[in-house]
Amino acid sequence: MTTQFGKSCHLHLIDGSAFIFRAYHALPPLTRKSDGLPVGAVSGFVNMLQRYVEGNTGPDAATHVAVIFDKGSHTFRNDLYDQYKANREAMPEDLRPQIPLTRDATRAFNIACEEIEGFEADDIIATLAHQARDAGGRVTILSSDKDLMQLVGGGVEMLDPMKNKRIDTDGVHEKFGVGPERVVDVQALAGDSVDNVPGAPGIGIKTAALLINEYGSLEELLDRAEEIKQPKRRQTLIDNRDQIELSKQLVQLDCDMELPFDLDSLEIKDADPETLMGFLAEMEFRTVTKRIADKLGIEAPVIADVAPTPIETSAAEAVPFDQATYSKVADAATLEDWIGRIRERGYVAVDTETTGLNEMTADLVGICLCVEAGDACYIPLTHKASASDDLFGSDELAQGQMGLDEALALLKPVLEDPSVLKIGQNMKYDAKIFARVGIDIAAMDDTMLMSYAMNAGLHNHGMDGLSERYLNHKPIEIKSLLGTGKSAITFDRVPIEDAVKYAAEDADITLRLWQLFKPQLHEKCVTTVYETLERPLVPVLAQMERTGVKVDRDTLSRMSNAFSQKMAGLEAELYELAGREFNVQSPAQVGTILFDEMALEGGKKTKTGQWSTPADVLEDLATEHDFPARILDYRQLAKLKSTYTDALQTHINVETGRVHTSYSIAGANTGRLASNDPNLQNIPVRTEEGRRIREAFVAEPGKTLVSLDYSQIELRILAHIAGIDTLKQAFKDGHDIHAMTASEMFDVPLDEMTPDIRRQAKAINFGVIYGISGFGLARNLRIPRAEAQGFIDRYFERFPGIRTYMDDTVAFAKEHGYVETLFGRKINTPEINAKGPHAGFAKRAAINAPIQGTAADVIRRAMIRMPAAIAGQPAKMLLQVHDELIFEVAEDGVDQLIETAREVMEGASDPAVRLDVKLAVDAGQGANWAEAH
DNA sequence: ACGCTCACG
DNA sequence: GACGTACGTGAGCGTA
Repeated sequence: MTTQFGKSCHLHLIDGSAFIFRAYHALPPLTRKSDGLPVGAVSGFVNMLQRYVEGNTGPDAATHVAVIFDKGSHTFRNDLYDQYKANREAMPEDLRPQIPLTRDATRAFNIACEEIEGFEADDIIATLAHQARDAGGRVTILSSDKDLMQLVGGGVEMLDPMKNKRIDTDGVHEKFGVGPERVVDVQALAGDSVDNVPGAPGIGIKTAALLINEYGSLEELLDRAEEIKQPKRRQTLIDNRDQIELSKQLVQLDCDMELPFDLDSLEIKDADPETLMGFLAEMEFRTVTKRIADKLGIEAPVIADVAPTPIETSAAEAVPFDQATYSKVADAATLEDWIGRIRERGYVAVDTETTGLNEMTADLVGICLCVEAGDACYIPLTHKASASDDLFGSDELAQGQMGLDEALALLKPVLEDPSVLKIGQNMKYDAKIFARVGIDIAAMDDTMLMSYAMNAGLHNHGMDGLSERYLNHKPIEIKSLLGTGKSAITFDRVPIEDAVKYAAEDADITLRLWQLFKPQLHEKCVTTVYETLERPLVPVLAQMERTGVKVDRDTLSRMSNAFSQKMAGLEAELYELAGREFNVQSPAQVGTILFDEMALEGGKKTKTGQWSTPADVLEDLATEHDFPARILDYRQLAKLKSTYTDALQTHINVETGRVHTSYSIAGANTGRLASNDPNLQNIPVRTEEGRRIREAFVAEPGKTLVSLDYSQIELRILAHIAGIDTLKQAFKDGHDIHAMTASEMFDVPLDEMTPDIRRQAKAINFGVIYGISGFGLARNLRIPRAEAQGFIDRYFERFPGIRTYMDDTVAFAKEHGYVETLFGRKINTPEINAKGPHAGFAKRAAINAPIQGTAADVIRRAMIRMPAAIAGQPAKMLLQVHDELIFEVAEDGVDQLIETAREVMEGASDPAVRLDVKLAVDAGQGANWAEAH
């Protein structure tokens, strides 16, 4: 039941951003006890809302209310003037994750919460104020922002909530020296250094008001500027007319927005106590929860009092490692006791022990838990009886273990409870193992990913290394339990007593690393990266990997046979050409034949003193001789057969009939994923023969493979970061970017472009991304080095922004020791100040990392959003190949999937980063990957 | 275990 | 002035 907004109604419009910043600065940096999430501003915000709700009584009480927020940083004003708000300082790192929580808080209070992409909160406020005023109602804007003063009058007032001071028409006069209707004129002249509105140089509010009052309006003033007596002031207004008019456009609020809601929907509603309490409890606000509960006359929910996360780095080291303190859990009562302690604490480090490294085939052997440094246990579950009296190993279970099902049934509720944080090292592995026994881990932190967010480029992020580096403790080596090579045993054959020490230690180390890393995330300003680009990817990848992709064994098998035959023929031919038999696959032997026996020119040796025979050298020789040409043919076939048609077959899972790769999240320093076991990111495509291997990657009957890939994403990002207008425009117009580059560089009109000139420009475009050098380009294009250098010089001349980008990036790296992506991912560059040949590598890597890394961030964001976006559609995301996502879709769902996935991918940078260049996504489909790509 | 070569973006 | 160079990966093979 809603009343029509009208005469007797009173609308309150709350400036949400102002509330947030006030709350942020007014409160100390509180963190949520259980996991260290910064919540100080949320707490202040909640208090302000509560005080507002409590105070909204009496004759001035609102009947309708909304909290209005800014959304995104790019608005129509940036399109008018790209420097608008350019001086704004970046949002503090610990405030960023709190922004969405303030929306949640508003909704929890059952107060309307509005934001619209591309507009500032002020525009929404302006539009609503006008609508309410026109409907005959009364409006109070709760804000002290002077930009909103233009709205005052005709029943619209402002209220500064801190000073509790009302601002009416007189108040505006006091501030601006003119009435509300002329405020924008004054602002247009005076400008605003905070928002970077230029205004007229040398004119402030006082002078502006004087002029406006004299001439009546800004337009009148500008038209009659010649009449101004003071010569300097006159000249300023004449010279800066455009800038002043632009300024007016910038400060003028949009009162005429199309809103997707109406005034009636803002009517005040009581909060739903359960929702509100739920939110407050989730935030772990004890005091305010109790206060509001008392007010509502209800019982306050119990908030588990978990121990605060130790902040002192010494805490992790204070307790010495002692394997004797680890205990074995072998009965339900003891396990229940542990679970009680976990619930009490609110977090637990978890590690699984299994029979292997492949999560799809390895079986769960035991689970370890740790709640406090030095306090860890191991729950053996499926250890086999001692192998010592049975040469082949017994299949009987060892004594002294509780039942697998019983243990899992007890653990499942706490592992799936989102209010209990599960801490792991490489949680994707454990999550997949648990998923296979029906447990869906909820709420987790990952020490490997924390290290990656902070230390990419400095070192690897494996547990043993992290332990030695940060805890000064060398863990028990798994080798000492399992042995190596052929005689290695699986973990289920390890005696339980030994397993307890090893396994519990892993959980202990993980917990201590977490205690150390958690507060460091904020100190190193990578909380947002960890929270938005690392952690949420874990469940997404786990699902993709478990789904796998169907690979047709017969297709591969047939190809293998065909390759074998061709190779046999080539082998005979090669023996003939060489005059003797030799190992065709040995570069050393091939080198001897080419450069010693055949005495060809151009051979180089590797650092180990062997002849070097890479493809490009052989290609040069192949123009004159058959032997190197046949070697190249042979090598291509051998590669395809051994790495692809043969090896892929061994990766087909017997249960699923599919291939399940595993993605390393923390492998590549730039933020890219890496695929392994098997690597599905390097399936051939560049040659026709290799491309056919993709025919073996198929959709299930009735389904279709769909591939969507970003078009030229790295060049688009380069154009944005380096601010290259010509490139930006070319992308906007949908031009062939390499042809355009060629045209610019070589002064060839586009309609006279030859493939060869375009090819050269393409090589230069890519070279730029890699940190171009004359040498590298010369080798790639096989042209003299001087000529290559000439191209590069020319390129920099035509696109000077790129030179600046490269120089600035290297300078930044030298100063800070890292470079950054647009999303704040930091890539450390410890070698950047090194002397000698290392320096060149480090420089080029530093130039490349922000570009490659930003592209990696973009597709990560798309992948993280994808499951929710395609929920309900008959589609599954299967693979990622750096700029490409592959889906398996029911045939009648293909069009919808493409539409949805494209939207997610093209909008992946929003709203965190507004790219000057739109992202474009190409789509393909087919029964197999060759057709879909 | 390491180097060489080559598959991908 | 010389030196050594495109960026980021993973895997299979030969050689030690």
